[in-house]
This record gives sequence, structure tokens and C-alpha cells, in this order.
Amino acid sequence: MPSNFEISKILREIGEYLEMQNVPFKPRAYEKAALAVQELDEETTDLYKEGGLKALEEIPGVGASIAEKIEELLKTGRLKYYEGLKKKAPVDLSSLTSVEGLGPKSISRLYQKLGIKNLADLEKAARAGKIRKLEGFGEKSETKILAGIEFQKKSGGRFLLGDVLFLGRGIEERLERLPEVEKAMVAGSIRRRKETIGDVDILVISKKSKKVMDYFKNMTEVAMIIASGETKSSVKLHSGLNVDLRVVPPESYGAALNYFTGSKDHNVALRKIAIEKKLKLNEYGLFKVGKGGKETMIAGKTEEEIYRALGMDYIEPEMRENTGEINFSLKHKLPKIVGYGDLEGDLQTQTEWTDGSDSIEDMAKAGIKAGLKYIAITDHTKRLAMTGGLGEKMVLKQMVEIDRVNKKLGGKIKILKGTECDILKDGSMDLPDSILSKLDVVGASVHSLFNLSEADQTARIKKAMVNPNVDIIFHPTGRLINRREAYKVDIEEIVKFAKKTGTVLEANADTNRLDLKDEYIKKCVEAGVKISVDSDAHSAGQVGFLELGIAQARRGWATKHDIINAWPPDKMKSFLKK
DNA sequence: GCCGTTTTCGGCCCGACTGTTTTCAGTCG
Repeated sequence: MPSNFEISKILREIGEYLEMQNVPFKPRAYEKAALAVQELDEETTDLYKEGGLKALEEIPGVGASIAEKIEELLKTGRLKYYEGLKKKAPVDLSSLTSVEGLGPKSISRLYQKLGIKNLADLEKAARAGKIRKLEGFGEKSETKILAGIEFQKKSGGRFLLGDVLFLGRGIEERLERLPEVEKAMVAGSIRRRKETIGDVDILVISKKSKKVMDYFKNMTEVAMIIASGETKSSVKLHSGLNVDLRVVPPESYGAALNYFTGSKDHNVALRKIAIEKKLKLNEYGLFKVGKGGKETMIAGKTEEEIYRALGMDYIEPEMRENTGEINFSLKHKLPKIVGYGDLEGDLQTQTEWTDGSDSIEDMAKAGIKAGLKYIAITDHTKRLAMTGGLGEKMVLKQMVEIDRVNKKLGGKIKILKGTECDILKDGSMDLPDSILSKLDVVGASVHSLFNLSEADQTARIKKAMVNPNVDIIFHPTGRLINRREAYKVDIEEIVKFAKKTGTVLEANADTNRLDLKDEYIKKCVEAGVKISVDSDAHSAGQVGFLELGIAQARRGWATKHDIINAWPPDKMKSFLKK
């Protein structure tokens, strides 16, 4: 039974195939439907079981035609229409479109003229200088393609945390529901909330491992069984993600969890400390080695008791990268990093006024649901025309609407008036100061001219930071994980200048961005620069991105003190520029 | 192909930038 993830991927590819054939409007329709399916709270399978074709048609963006296609997928696991399109141009769309600058039209031409089907073909043709000879391509596009391929190789088939965190958690929950399972827990880089994930590690305590393994290997999303044994099984999912399951005895659970959570460097450092204390640490426990090599286990049931036995404080998984946490722990001086429930507000969200999909009221309600006390509406500005960016008149109009909704919601949450204002080429703002000064929160963003020199880009952003109305620099480096490198900018200088001007730097929580990244967050914390953890939600459901933002803040060792939207509304507002 | 009616067709966010051109197509988000 195909999952929402798989259905959405097929719909998206259909849109891209139609785009390749220059079909008007349909591509957008499929793209919209793909997004809607991806964002559903419920599995499409369940929707269909409960309400049939009708229920599918009620998904916004899905009409009669796409509903029937989804039905075919659910019933047969296949879709003839999709297979027909794929036959006409059997190219690996998902990898080719992920090369920066390559879209459906170019891919279509490359296939027709040079028979390019995948990244390997593309690289070969580019290296042989064949692409520059094609009409519409030139030397520069060939160089750009090669650079794009290099970047792809570097990111090496890793998955975004946001895509696999919930998947891992889903498997964890299903395993935990089995009567044979005492406890199930995702370990590995997911537990450390690393921004990209190679594969998923799950630990289970159970006395009947065979039953657990059988369930695991037969899950609907499994495409292939790689290895299958009593205590360890590995599978590959349809999405290409590998998942390992390990069954451990209860007395070793903590040691196994510690071992399989990593990071490798952190574990090596722990083992060294154990050796200094004449102890031995492995995935089964912490042991005292007596005369004649006799081992007695002194800890292993929980991670806490292992750290304690080593004379250390417990270290949060997000900090286990061997970047100083071991020493802080030994000296009992670890910072108390921000908790997952600590945010009081969200300072960047978009609505249907620009490129978001929900109303101001819907976003506010999502904020209430997430337990927030305030939420800023920060729609785009006019320079970003493709989003329908707001000009002065519309901003003023939106402020009136926000007043209305605030009144209607009766104080359950405070909606703040904000903007995500474009920073223009020379560092000036896309809205006049007379408007910016009326808003509660002004975020400033780079959305254009990503290829300025480092000096120019840095100067551009610094100029925005000098503006007395600019409170926050949104997604300060502009990167898209696995898709686009950050623009060139001197981050040390930006951090220094943020301190000087009292400007906040954002830790954007969008799954694709996570910008600032963890090590830059750490630089801010060390420099005393405040950050804001924002969802950048473009729909009510995306307010949930905040969790990923907090995860990165934790990886950057940020405490509540460092994050302005972990503060109560009044304190937060008094920190912003006047 | 979807949506929303001024209901059963006509519109569909629309501008900047890049690299290719010499007037524009493709990509970005």
C-alpha cells in the first residue's frame, strides 16, 4: 500500500513529465495535489478506506481525475498513466531535477538530444563537452551542471532530518505497540537530530525477537530485506532509506542506546575515559575488569548510570559530537540547553496573503495548538513578485485584518504584525521605513542575487542590519540542504555585527533550510548574539517545523536565554529594536 | 487538471535573473 510520501512523489513526477512536454497548467495542478497529499495528517489509504473516492476528492487540489489516479495506486500499487509517461522519457527525474539550475525543460532536451537518463550520463556528457554544443546551452551551463553534480555527490544520498524523523518515530510507535516489545527507540543520527540522515537505527527490548523481526520485515514500506537475523535485521524502504533494527537485552539497553546513538567520536572519547578508570565500555555495558580478566558489569541499563559511573553528567544526544561536551560534562559545567516545549512564540510565518496556503486566523490557531503565546505574520514584500509580495498599501490593510483576528480570538494568542522584507541589491529594504516602523517584527531576507562576491553580500546584509527597523535577519545564509549551497557570506563578520547592532539572527526551522546551521548557532551563543527559532511555516501544519528548529538550537548548545522567542512576549518585544 | 462561480467554462501569483541570445526561454520559489 503506497504511503502519502510515495503517492506525493508520483504526483510530483507526473507534473514534471507534463512540464517536459510543455503541457500548460496541468503541471501546476499535479504539483499542488502532490503537496496536499504530502501534508495530510492522515494516511491516504485510511481516508480511502473510510470514505472512498469521495474522500479523496475532498483533499484540496485533488479533483475527479487525480482522485481516480490515487485510487488506482491504492488498489493496484501501480498507475498506468504514470508508467506511460515514464516510458516516453525514462529519466531519473528526482536526481536530475536536484541538480541546481536543471528543470524539466532542460532535462527533456538533454534526453532527446543526448539520451541522458541519469546523473552518470549527465556527468559523462558534460565532461566530454557535449552539452555546450547543444542549442540553448553553453559553456557556462556545462560548468554549472558539473558543479551541481559535485555538490550532489558531497551530500551523498543522505535524507533530510525532517523527512525521516517522523518516519522513524512512526516505526518506533508501531513496534512499541507489539505485545512482544518492552521498549522501542530510534537511535543513531536521528536521535542526535543531525540535519541529514544516512540510515535509521532502531533499538528494541524484547524476549521474543523473532516475532519482532517478522513484523519489521513485513512492514508495508519495506522494499527489500538486506539482512535478517535473530538480533539484527536490515531493510531498504521504497524511498531508498535503509533501516536497521537491533534487539537488545534489558540490562544492556542503556549501553546499546549510547553505542548506537553515537556519534562515533563521542563514543571513542567515552571509551577512553573508561579505560583511564580501568573500566571497559561497549554496547553491552560498562565493566570492571578484575584479575584474570573477569568482567563485572557496573552499569548498562540506562545511559544516565553509565555517564554517572564515568564521573560525568548526562549529555543530551544532540550534543554528542565530541565538540567539547565531554570536558564540560566531566567538570559538571554543561549548559542547560533549550527544551522541546520551551518556545513561547514563532516569529516567522507566511499566509495566503502571499505564498502561504492558510489564512491569518488558521495560522494563529495552529500557534494556539502548538502551545504558543504569540505568532508573527511575516508575509513577503513586493520585490518577491512571484509570491505576490505585499506593497505598502497591502501591508497596511493586513495590519487592520490582524487587529480584527486578534479581537476575534480574544487573547488566546497574540498575533504580531510583521514582514519578511526583501533586502535589495544595495542593502536597502523593499519597504520604506515609514511602514517598517509601524510593525511589531521586521525580518529581513536575501532572496535574490545569490552569487554576489562574499564582500558584497556581507556588506549588503550588514547594511540591512544597520536599519533601525530591522529586528531579525531571516535564514541568514540562504542554503537549501542537499539542493543549494549557502551564498558566500562572512558569517563571523555577520555575527560580530549582529552583536554590535542588536540584531537577532534566525535559526530557521524549515526542513530544507535549518539556517543558521548548528555550528553557526554555537558561534552566536558564544558571541552573545540572540537567535530566534522560527518555523517559516507556509501552512498551518508547518508550524510543527519548530521542533526541528529547537533540535538545531540544541545542537548549537543554545539555552532559553539565547533564544528570544523562548521568552515571554513583553521581554521578547523589549529586546527588539524600537 | 482544479476551482469557483458572475456555476459547467475561463482563468490559473507574475517578475527578476541568467545564460543564452540579439529577443527570449528556463529556472527560481
